[in-house]
Amino acid sequence: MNKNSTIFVTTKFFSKKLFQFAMLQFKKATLKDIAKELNITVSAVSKALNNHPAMSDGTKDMVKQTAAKLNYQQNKIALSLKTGKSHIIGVMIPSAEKLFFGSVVHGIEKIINPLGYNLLLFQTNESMDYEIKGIDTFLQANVDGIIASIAKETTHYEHYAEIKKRNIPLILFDRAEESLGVHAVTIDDYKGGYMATEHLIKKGYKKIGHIAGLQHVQIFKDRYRGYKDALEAHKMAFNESMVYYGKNSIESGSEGMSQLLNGNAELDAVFCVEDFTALGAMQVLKERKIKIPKQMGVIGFANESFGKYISPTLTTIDQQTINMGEEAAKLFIKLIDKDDIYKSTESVVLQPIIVERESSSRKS
Amino acid sequence: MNKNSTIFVTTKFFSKKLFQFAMLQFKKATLKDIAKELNITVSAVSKALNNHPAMSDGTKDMVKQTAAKLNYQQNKIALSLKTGKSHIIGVMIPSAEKLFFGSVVHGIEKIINPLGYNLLLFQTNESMDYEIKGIDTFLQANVDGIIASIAKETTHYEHYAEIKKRNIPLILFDRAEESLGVHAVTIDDYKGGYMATEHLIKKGYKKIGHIAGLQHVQIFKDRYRGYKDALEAHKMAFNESMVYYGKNSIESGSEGMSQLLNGNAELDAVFCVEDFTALGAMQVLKERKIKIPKQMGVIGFANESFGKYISPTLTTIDQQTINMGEEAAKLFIKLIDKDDIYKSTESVVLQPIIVERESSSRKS
DNA sequence: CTGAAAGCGCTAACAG
DNA sequence: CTGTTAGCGCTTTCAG
Repeated sequence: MNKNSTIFVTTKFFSKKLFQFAMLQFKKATLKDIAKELNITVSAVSKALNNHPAMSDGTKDMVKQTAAKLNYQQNKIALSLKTGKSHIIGVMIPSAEKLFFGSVVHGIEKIINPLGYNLLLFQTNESMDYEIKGIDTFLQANVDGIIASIAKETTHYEHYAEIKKRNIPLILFDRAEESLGVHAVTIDDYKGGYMATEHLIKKGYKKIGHIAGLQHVQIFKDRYRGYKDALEAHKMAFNESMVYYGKNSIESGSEGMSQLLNGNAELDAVFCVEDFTALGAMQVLKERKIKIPKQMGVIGFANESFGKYISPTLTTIDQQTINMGEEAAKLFIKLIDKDDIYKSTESVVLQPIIVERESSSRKS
Repeated sequence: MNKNSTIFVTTKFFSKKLFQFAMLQFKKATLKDIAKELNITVSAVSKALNNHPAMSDGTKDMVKQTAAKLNYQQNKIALSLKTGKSHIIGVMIPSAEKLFFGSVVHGIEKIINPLGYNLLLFQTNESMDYEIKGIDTFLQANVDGIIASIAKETTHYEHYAEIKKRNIPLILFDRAEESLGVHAVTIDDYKGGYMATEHLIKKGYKKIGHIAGLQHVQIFKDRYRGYKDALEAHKMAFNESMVYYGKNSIESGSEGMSQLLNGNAELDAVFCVEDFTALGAMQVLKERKIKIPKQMGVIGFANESFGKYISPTLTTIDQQTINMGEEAAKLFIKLIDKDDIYKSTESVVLQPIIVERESSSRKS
C-alpha cells in the first residue's frame, strides 16, 4: 500500500439466510437451467438458441424468452473447449507506454472486434524472458492467433518457432524477423531512412549525421542503411565519425548529439533513429544555443504525439501505426481458416510517410 | 488493403502424404496422450503432474519426463471449465492512445502477472455502447475480475451493476461512480484542483481562470470544485466569466483560451482540466504573443509525457498512474477469494502530486 | 421436430 | 499408490 493514499471501507450486513439466498443469484444460468425450466432437454435448448433449422419456431421463442428471463449468457469457455476455438487473439507488445503500440492495438481491435474476436494482451517490457512467458500463456489459453512485435533484447527465436510448429497464425508487426518464415506487417525502414536523409539533403543541409539505434535490431540497421545509401546516391560526404551508435533512448540521443558535436564531424543536420532520440538531441542543441533548424536540422522517426507540440516542431517519418494494426488483423482473418498456415507466408510492407515540420526547414 | 503497401507471398510445397503427417504434429499433447504412452490412466497423469502427495516419485518422474518429451502444456480452457476460474482479468480502458491508461495497465500487469493472472483488454473509445459490449465479452469469457475506467459518454450504469450482481470483483479506477457501490482506486481530484489553483496563487498570480472539463464526469466536476474552493479560501476574485466549460480536447483548450481572452476576465493565469487542454490553450497564447509564464501562468492535469518536452515545460498534477494500476490489482487480489465481494467495499484514494515546471513560474 | 448420448481436457472424490 | 467415475457447459451426430 502506498503511503500517499487513503482507504475507506464501508460494510453492509447480511443475515445468514439472506446471504444463502443471495449466493444462488450469483450462479449464472446454464442451458441446463433453462431446459429444466421448460421441461425439455439441453440439446433442444442449444439448438433453439443457435437457430437450428430443425426446430419449431414455437420452442425457439419459448427458449429465447426464458433465456432472457434467466439472464442467460453463453459460456465461451465451454464453447472453446468444445470447438477448439477461443476467439481470442494474443497480442504481445514491448511496451504499452508508447503511443506507437497503443495505436497498433487500436488498429487491430477495429478490425477484429466486429468479428467477435478479442485481445489478450501481454507486455514484454522489451525482455526476452517475458516474451517467452507471454507465448506460453497464449498457447495455454488456446489463442486462435498471435500478433507480436519482437522485444529489443530478444536474441533467439525458438519460442516463436514453437507457435509456428503448432500451426497457429503468428503475425509479426514492426519488428519482424525474416529467418522465422512467418507472416509480417512492417514498414519499409530502409526506405524510411533513405527518405529522411534525402529530405534533409533537399532542404540544403550539407553534412548529415546519424544517431543510430541498436544494430542487432533489424529495423534500426535498415534505417541506417537507408541513410548511408541516400548520402551515397547524392554524393554527399560520409565517414564513420558522423555516426553515433546509440540505444534508442532519450538519454542516448543527448549523449549522441554531444559526442557528434564534440567530434570533428562539423555536422549541419542529424537524422535520429527515433523521435525520442531526436528529443534528447534537441535538448543538447538548445543547451548549447545551437539554433534548430538554422544551424542544425533535425529529423526523427516514429511520429510520436509530442512531435507536433515541442518547439521547434519535429519533422519525422510516420509509420502508419493504425494501418499496421489493421493489416495485421486482416492477415490474421485471412489465415485463420487455413489448413496449413505456413504453406505460404505473406508480408505486408507499408510505406513510410514523411511528416514535414519546422525542425528541418532551413530555408524558412 | 492499403494503397501504400506491398505484399510478398512465398509458397512452399507439400506432398499430400507429408502434409497429413505434418497435421498430426499440430495437435497438441493432452493428458490422454501421455497416459496412453505410459499405459496408465489419465487421472494418474494428472495427479503426477500436480505433485499429488499420493503418487510415487517413480511415476511422477516418468510422467513428467514423457510430458516434456511430448511437449505437453496444460490446457487452461479445460481447467477453467472445470474449476470455474479463468485466471483472466478483464481490463477496460477508454483509449490505449493515452499514456495514462498505458501506465495503469502496466501497473496492473506488474502485480498480477507474477501471480499467474492475465489481462483481457478492451477499449471503449469513450463510448457506452462499446462499454456494454466489453462487459458482455468479459462475462462470457468468465473473467475472474474486472478493472475498468468509465467512458466519458457513459450516462447510466446498469451494465456495471450486472457485474456486481454476479459477485464478480469490479474495481473502477480513475473515473469511478460512487452510487454503484463498488471498489475503486482514484486520485483525489478535488484536492488536485485545489492544489493546482493554490500553486498558482502562491506563485503570485492574481486572477486565475479555469478551462473546465465535461461536467457530467465526476472527476472533472471535482477538479472544478477544488479550484473554486481554493480561490475562496484565499479570498481571490471569482466570477463565472473566468470559467470556460469545455470538452477536454486540445481544440477545446484553444477555444476556451480564446473565449477567456476575448471576454473581460483579465486573467493572468489559467488552470486547465487536462494537459491536452493546456496544450491547446498554450497554442493560442503563443499565437497571440502572450508570454508564458510572465503574462499568463498555465497549469495542466495528468502529467502526460509531452509536458516536459514542450516549451515552456508544463506544470501539472501527477496522478500516480502506475501506482493506480498496482493498487487496483492489489484490490483485486484481496477480493478474489471472498464469498461476498460487495459485503463491504473499499476505496483507495491516491494523493495527487504537483509537478512544478516552467509554465507557472512567474517569478523566475 | 425433439431426445439421447458422446465427448472436448481436465480434476477430484471414492474405491480398490 | 493407482484406477474408476462423474462432471464442468456446450455442441452435434444419430435415432426416434
